Amino acid sequence: MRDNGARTLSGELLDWYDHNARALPWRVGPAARAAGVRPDPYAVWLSEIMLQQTTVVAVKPYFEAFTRRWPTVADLAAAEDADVMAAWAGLGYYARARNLLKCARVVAAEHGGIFPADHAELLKLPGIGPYTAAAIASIAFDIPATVLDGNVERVMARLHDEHTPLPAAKPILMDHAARLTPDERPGDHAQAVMDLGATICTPKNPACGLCPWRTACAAWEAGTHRELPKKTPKKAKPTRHGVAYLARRVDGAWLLETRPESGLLGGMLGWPGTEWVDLTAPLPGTEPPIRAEWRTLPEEARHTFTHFHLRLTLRTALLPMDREPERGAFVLPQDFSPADLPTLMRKAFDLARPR
DNA sequence: AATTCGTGGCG
DNA sequence: TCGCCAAGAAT
Repeated sequence: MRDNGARTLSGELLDWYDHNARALPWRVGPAARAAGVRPDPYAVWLSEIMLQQTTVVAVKPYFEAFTRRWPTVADLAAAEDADVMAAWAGLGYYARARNLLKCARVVAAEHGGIFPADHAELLKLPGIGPYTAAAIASIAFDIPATVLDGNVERVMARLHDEHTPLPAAKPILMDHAARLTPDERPGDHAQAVMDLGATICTPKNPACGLCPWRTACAAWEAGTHRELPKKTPKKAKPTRHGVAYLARRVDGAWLLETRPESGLLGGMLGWPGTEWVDLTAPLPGTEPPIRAEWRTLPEEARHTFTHFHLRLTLRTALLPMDREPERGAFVLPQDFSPADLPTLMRKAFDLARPR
């Protein structure tokens, strides 16, 4: 059970949130929520998926575009796969988009288009893990559930001066966070802890002077807040290389292919090319996707993914009309927007397109 | 349990 | 230039 100290802490945080909540497009602020306005579970779900490992600034335009184009989960469930992947292009972690569509179709087909107001049921849905299930349950339905994201981990590590490095510390931090979760206003509480982490208890230069939990903060007392949370060191990123083929037909059509559903950039549009292998290995010898006079660009496309750097050699060709590709398909100019490409492929396009 | 999955901004 | 970081999930 929760003790009086915990209730006081949550109460002080909610008081702070009432005056300092960030205004976000998907959020029902504390005043409106108190007046009885309920969040749209679809908006909460969509925003939470987009916000996974992604900044608020990056998400905003995508959230606006998705909700304008697909106002309800039923609309999204009825969308074409390629349209959703293209709309997600640039946001990264493309498995989220594939699972987003799967989830929308499960909700539409098996739940009557209504998100289940149940933590365990939410957890069964594609793309919804422990954090997102708790976030939807609390924020959309005011079910007491504990969110543990990067913000909450940092806040809890400092509040309790926890020096166990992440990710090993997660169960400990979850325990601390759960003890603070109130029965009243659990949705506002969840958003309040995350706002506190995002605006006050920041990774660098935390604004402790403005923190409603300063007097309770063990790391502040110990002077260790700047070095928390501890993290286990990460591995260095290796560099890989490969070749991509950018073919333009005389009518302006580009030769593109949809990448396999699984793996890096899965389900996204891209330029045909080789595998990407470690820089210490020779360039793989994949046949070009179509017979042509290929020339190699002087500049390679460089891009960094989560766990490796990539140097992509670009080869271009101009093709006549009557030649069939062995891989991919031609996309006519009126059907092609570089904004539909993941960032690496868009970089390659920017280097290879005619000037 | 450890890896695999993007991207852009910032110091 | 480079590592860190952002409302994690799936395998």
